[in-house]
Amino acid sequence: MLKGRPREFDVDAALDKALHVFWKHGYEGSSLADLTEAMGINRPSLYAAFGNKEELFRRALNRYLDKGPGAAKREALEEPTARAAVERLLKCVATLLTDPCNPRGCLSVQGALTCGEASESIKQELNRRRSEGEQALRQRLERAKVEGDLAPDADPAALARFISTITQGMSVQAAGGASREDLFRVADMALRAWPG
Amino acid sequence: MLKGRPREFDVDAALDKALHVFWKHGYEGSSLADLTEAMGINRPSLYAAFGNKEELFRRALNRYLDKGPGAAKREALEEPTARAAVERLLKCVATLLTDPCNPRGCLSVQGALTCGEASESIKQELNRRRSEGEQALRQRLERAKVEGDLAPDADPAALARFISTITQGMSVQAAGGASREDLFRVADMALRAWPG
DNA sequence: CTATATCGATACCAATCGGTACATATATAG
DNA sequence: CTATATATGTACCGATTGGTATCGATATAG
Repeated sequence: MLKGRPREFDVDAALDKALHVFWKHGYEGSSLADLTEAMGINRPSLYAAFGNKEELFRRALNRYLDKGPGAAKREALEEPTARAAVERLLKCVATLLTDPCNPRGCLSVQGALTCGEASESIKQELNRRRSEGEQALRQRLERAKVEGDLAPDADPAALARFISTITQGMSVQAAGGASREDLFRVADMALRAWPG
Repeated sequence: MLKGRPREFDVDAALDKALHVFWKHGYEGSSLADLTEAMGINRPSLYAAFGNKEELFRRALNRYLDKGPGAAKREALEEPTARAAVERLLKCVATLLTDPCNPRGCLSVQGALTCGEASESIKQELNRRRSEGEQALRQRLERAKVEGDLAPDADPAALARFISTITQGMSVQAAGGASREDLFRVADMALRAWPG
């Protein structure tokens, strides 16, 4: 057993609360006052448990990617064919982006698309994470090419970039108020561009 | 002639400087210190000429939409056919988003996708402006349907939303470092979804 | 000339920003 | 019990935020 006074709040629950704040208002748009209020803890507890605002954001982002929308997107890629994987990915993203339980849009897109100089490293981390998602999709498409369920003349990198562009655009659309049905139609139109 | 001491700076030139700052760092990410330094004027002059930060942003946004990228996008829609208009629009956007003279990305997408409560009205204004752009495209497609150069079973609203989603996704891609050629390939793939 | 009106520079405002010092409370280890 | 270690709450820090009061300088109107 650990020594000292035990903390009185649940770290993961508090992290989920922080995630929702960052998700809705972005990194710079979320103040320490907003965060501590939503998390139900006071400032020194936050700093003791999470280090600082930047580390808190990174931990919230990891949670978002590991157990939240990120996990659902990875699962989509496990469909047996590339076409099915992409279709499920697009439908999945459309659904997640318009989940009434969550803020509209995607944290890794809206978290810090622009920011002041002080938050540049957060912006770059989000760029990196989005790029990683795109590369995972590219690899799935390359595998599909080897397995023969993607046309031999298809360009996995270009296709992955195209699909990523769609999902990122959907995030902007969702933030602007687009409905789930709107985004489903966008997904359908995107699939018409499928090679072969 | 006007009474009083004449101002020593050019309003439009200062507005362009402010536009670049907002374009690069977004509304909240741009501080008054950043703005006055870039504009080469001091704070009271800025307030005398533009009112406050919010009005300055709106004027910069108007300039962006009237005489900057917004104008180029409107021109694209004047092509004789819907297909040509959309093709030119996508190429135009890809070019604008990666113009080495300008910040990467689109002001109306990146200006305030997320923000604190204080900037909510700016966020809503940007949502409205993006929606206006989408409606202009929809109307162009409806006209095309009447003129017979768009398939009768095509859905102008859905198509306009799809194209807007692409251009907004491109903005995110550009902010993440995508090259002009990358975005051209995205435009090409999007056009494969063209109806008919 | 004087009167008026606006500009620009300094210096300042209250509020908020992210982050902490410190004292107190509460647990375990011995 | 005492000693130790950690958590919590208050109250605070310097820096920065958007926004102004004030004053001297510079123009036109008469």
